[in-house]
Amino acid sequence: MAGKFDELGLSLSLRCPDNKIPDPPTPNFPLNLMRSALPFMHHHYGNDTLKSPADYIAEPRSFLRGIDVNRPVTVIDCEEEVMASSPNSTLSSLSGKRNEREENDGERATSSLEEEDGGDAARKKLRLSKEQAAVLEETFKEHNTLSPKQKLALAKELNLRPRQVEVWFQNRRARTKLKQTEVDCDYLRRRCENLTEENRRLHKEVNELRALKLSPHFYMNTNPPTTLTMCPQCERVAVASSSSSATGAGVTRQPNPAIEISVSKQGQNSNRFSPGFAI
DNA sequence: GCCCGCTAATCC
DNA sequence: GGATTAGCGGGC
Repeated sequence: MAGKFDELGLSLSLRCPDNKIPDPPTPNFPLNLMRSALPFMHHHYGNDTLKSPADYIAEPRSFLRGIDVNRPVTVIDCEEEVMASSPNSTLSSLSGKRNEREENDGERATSSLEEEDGGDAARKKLRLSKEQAAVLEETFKEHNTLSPKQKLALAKELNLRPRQVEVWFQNRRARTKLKQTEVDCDYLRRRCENLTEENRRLHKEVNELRALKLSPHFYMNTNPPTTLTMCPQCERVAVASSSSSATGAGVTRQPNPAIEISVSKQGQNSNRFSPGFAI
């Protein structure tokens, strides 16, 4: 009995004073999640190790580390090309939006339907080849933004319009951001669940402690046993100190809960004192 | 001029 | 139905 009391009291003293809430059941979970997102975060926010644009211009193959883009790259001046076929210059309606799939379509790894019918081929949505996508992805891993010169060099290397490279990077950043948002959302949701559970547990503990406080047992440890003495013959309690007694005189009085415990131990009495018993 | 958010169109 | 490509408009 007293052991249980002490255990509860210990629990109270450990948890409540510093208002500490235990860690969620899976404390490493957020870190793991964030680690998984770190590459994105790094590319998005971190200090990248950008080479100078001149490096890419002088050495465009540096984009293609370890990736075989063994395609018959036609030497096209991408800048001139894109100026001549700028989508913004030709699009004015939704229906005509896809009619500008032009010149270098044959170079892309799109469906073979593209080459079959000239009229509908322009309406087919372009898909970058695996090689192109891989190179773009590799470049994105290095830095998620491109300088104009880098964009031109990459476009030339991949035989794409600079606008396509630009759009690809924009969309890639959007995907990264979306993924990061999902990770953050998932983490916050789990965190909320953990905190809710912890809150529920703490409320339960508080209620248990309140109920315990209402019990006479609560006063056992709070009342020094040396302040009261009891006659072993008459079982009358004498107040040794100058404690204020509502019953007056201090000759005999209602027993203190501390005494009650000892009596109960003898099996002679049971708990029968009101909770509001004054200390 | 570039980027972002939103959106449509298209592919798979 | 999700993923991808790209246009459009607004913000900086």
